[in-house]
Amino acid sequence: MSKQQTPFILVDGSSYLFRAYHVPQLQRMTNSEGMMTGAVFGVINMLKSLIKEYDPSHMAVIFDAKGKTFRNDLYPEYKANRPPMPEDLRQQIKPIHEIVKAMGLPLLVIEGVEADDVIGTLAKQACAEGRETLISTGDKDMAQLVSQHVTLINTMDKNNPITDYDRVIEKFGVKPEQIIDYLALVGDKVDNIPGVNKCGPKTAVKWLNEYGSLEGVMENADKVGGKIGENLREALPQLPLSYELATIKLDCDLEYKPEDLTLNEPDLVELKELYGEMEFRRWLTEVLKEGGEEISEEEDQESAIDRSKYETILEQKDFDKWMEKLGKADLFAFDTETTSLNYMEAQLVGMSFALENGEAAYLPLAHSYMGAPKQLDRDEVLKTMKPLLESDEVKKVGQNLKYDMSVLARYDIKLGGVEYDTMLESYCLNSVASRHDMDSLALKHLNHANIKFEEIAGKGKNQLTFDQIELEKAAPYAAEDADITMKLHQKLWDELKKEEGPTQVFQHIEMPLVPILSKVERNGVLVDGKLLLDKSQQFEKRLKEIESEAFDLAGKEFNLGSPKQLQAILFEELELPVIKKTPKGQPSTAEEVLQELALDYPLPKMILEHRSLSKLKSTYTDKLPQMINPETKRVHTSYHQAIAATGRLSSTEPNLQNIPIRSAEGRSIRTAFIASEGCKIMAADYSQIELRIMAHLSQDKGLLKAFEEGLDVHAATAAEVFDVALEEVSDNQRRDAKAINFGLIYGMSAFGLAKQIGTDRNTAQDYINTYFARYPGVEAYMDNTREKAADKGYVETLYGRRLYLPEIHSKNGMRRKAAERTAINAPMQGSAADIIKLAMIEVDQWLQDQPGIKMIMQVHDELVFEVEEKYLDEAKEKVPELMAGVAELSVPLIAEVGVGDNWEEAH
DNA sequence: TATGTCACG
DNA sequence: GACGTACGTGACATAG
Repeated sequence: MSKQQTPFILVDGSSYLFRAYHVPQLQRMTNSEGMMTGAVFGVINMLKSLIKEYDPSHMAVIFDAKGKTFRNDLYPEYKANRPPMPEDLRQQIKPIHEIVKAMGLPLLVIEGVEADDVIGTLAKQACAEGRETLISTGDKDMAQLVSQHVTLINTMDKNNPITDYDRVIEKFGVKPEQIIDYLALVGDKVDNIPGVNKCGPKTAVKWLNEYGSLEGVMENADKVGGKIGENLREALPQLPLSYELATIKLDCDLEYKPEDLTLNEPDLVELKELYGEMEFRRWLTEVLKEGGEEISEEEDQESAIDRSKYETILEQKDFDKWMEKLGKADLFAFDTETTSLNYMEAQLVGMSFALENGEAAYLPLAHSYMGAPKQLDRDEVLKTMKPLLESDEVKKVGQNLKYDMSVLARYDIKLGGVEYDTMLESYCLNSVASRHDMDSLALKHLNHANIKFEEIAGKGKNQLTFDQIELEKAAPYAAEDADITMKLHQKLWDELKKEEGPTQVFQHIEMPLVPILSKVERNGVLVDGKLLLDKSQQFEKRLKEIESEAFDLAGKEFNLGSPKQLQAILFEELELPVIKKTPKGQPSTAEEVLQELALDYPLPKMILEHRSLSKLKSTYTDKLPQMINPETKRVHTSYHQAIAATGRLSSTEPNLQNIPIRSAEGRSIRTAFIASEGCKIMAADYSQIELRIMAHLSQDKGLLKAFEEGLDVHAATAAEVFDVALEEVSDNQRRDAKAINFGLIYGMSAFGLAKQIGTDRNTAQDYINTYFARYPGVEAYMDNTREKAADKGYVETLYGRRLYLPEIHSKNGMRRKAAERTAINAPMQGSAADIIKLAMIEVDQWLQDQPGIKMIMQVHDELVFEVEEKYLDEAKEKVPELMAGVAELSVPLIAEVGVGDNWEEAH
């Protein structure tokens, strides 16, 4: 007997297919082969949530079949206006069907009728058996099926998902029994069902309420006056056809009865395959977890991760054996386990190794939970391993080896032979793929869900540190990490070495940079915490003053830091004009808006000052002092090498790449970045590096000449665009020309330029036109770049770093335009990133013999050093020389250097 | 966790 | 004709 408490669910798959296809967020979903997967995701996601909510015993998922239906025989024009199904939607149908089947759900695709008819028939049968039926659909025509026992649910309608009998009346104004009459009168443009001309929902409801049914309306047609009455009378002959077309068939000849439509056990192996193809990572993980054993039996033996082979090294003889193996290996995978993700605090707990033949082992050194087995002595082990770990001959591969290098450095081991890093292999292959962490890579490339740290350590504030984790759990986790790293490397390197440019970038830029970044991070920056905290107090005082003034103006107290409350005050209470809206449609309170309002009203100006001060306080003067390492008294950032799509570094905890400089108040924060006793801060930055790269890439004669002659390039641009002599360029003209130059680097639009320089877009367009007329080489270069991007699907930097542009062929004009701007920007921003990375490598080489000079920061086009005073002269000469010498461009590459007691002075 | 805002190159 | 638009990041506060 069937369970009566759960409803019989009929899912209108075709309706969801189209709706999911048109959801903007799903439209950007593709797998790495470029196949669109958004509709698959949308439909399956809907099914999953439906099952989760109702836990049905009986259910079916129904799709339209290909080909004509009986309605086409009734009326050849039926659905004749429908454009053919887009190819990228058609492709997604088969995977959906397969996933539905693999999920164990009955799938019905019946030829000659539509999905609606199958649903109607099954609903009627179920009804007759007294079953509660739930039809999941986004199609309003289904309202005709609603009764006391049949309800509609539209999971994509967040506000009103359920349509029951009363809701039909509320929504349509007529009863479910009248829906067909209603549809016949209104007609349907999309399905090409004729109705009464000019009769919309309002009129149809009015007539049906007056005359009860279509029949009633037709009988009383001559009573309806006006043009609409004429239309009705004109439509009379065809209304019965419309009625028939709009009627969902309730007597299809089906093989199945409702009670046959039971759910089967999901086929996890099949689901794994399908989710893998679609690259639905979360669901793939779920499936792998659910069916671990079942699936691993099916796994291809070669690529399978076999945890049973892992060894745990507790005895000296095992250690000796592994030392021999590692010493003989050309390459081994290596990973450290520690007590913290923070490289300055981490204590070494163990190490794991893996060989190319698949052998892997965990060497625990400092597990200290109750009952932990005796482990080899950490110091002894490190002493023995030091030559091996430092050897350049024995190559290592790791995942984010910078971290392991930093940890080992604190045990006086300088990891050598750092040859491959899987994170960077993945990044060089495709920097656009959002994540390069091991979990994602293992899933993507090995189809393997590795043991997650949270699974063995727990999460939240009770999370264990690695030394507290039992060896039984820690060893497979750790050994697996090394094993996976090796297998990932084998796969990724195989792919990477096929591509010359990315391989060059990997070998000559990214890998050599790893030890340097580790060193720069560990060097750290000396920060005067007291100076910052004093500033915090000054800021606090001023903030209080501003607040009380603002409360007076607003007439009440409110939180100046809350955009939402501010919105209410400005645009509701004070009724200031709304200038711009946020993406969600709220009136924006962004800086540019307040700037404009500040011209006419006092409050916005105060808000602006408040915002900028509280930003400075919370982000910099309050937080930076807390980031000072108590041991070194310095701030140690983390540079991330595999985040920015263009090849730049990024910096976190704290971000040292966005320390204020543009405003005087903000800039003063840099005075807290100081040098230790007897040292100075030296900052060296590339002058106009991106514009110089543009000159080089475009080979534009005018631009090359301007740089060749050492002109002020913004002034030179102004002279050309505004047609004045170089000496006559005004400050304003130079400022606008500078905006134009930046705009070029960003893939400028007239709109963007106009906004930037505060003019209208026609004027901005004139400037752009003039610029391109004066610098035709630049325009040609921009066009070429766009073309090349469209042709190859990627753009590249001077050194062969690639940036893929999956949206360059997007049918959505805005996305495509955005991809084109990225295409313009990426070669310049990315080449500049390559150049400064090369410079770091050169400078570091020189610094090997210069213990008095330390590299302490990188800020995209600037390198910062802490230099003992006696080496200052040497550093001032050599560093800019090395920086300028890394690239041979068609224009001079220039690095400028400044020195001071703090970072502010050094500029 | 998402959103809005703002700090930098 | 309307739409919505400069490129790349990270951190913070607020609010759900």
